[in-house]
Amino acid sequence: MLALAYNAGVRLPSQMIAESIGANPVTIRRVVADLAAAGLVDTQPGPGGGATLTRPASRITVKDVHEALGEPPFIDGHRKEPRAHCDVSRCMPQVVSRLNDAVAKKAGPILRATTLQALLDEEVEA
Amino acid sequence: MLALAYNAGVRLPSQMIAESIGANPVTIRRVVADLAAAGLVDTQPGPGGGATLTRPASRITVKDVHEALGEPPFIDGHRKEPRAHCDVSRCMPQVVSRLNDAVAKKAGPILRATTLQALLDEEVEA
DNA sequence: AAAACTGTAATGATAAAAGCTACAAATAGG
DNA sequence: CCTATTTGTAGCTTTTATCATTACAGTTTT
Repeated sequence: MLALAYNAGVRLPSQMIAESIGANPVTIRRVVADLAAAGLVDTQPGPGGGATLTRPASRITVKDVHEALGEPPFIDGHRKEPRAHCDVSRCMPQVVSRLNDAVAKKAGPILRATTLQALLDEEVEA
Repeated sequence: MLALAYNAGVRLPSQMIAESIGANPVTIRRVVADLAAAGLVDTQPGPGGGATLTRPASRITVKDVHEALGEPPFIDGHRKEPRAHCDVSRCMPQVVSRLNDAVAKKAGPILRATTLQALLDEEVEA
């Protein structure tokens, strides 16, 4: 997203993004597809095609991106199934979930207040 | 830690913790060793040995545990080395680090206000 | 002295993430 | 209309991180 913000107005093909960040074009397309489904980017096939932001970087927040990617947790436990016979183990998913919700609630305003443009201005080129 | 809090006053061997949560005793010992190094638990070898909290669960916070485990990040980027020739890619570690710091700053008070005892009371047995 | 622990190292297994190959569908431009 | 470019997606392989396993020296209790 910062790459797209940096190159506002230009359609970037997955190939170009992939090269500049050292990833695979398919991986890029997979992520971009999620972002497009959330309405943050617009993609177009064919020559001169690629991805571009649907609105200015000053009106896209990190929260928008976080949501578009399915809100991955800030805190997570181990993946194993809890053991039903253990009172503590059995409740761990709820404990972790509650903690994550609490953190997410506090993090939300920060992520919502941070725009891609702000990140570009503060961190890139500076 | 919740298992130890639940069994306050009793020394739990790694074998017992491992069985009840479906993990390996060695994995438990590794984590417990970190917690012991941070002064949160006390371990003892030999028969009747094991781990126990060094102070009441009401005076151990989730923040204590988070710190003991090396403050794993709330937000992290991909592991690849940034590409030096790309302005955006090059700055990604800083961008991610800043975001994480901001979230950590807001999450800190919550984690500090949440004691193991509170988690036991609210989530376990309820 | 024997048994029950911890701590830690070395190695093996497993699962999640990312990469790779391939191809149908869309689009632009000659 | 034909070719080249690009997305979207499926299927498979490779890589990487995590956890499990085995092994053993050191400590403590009985």
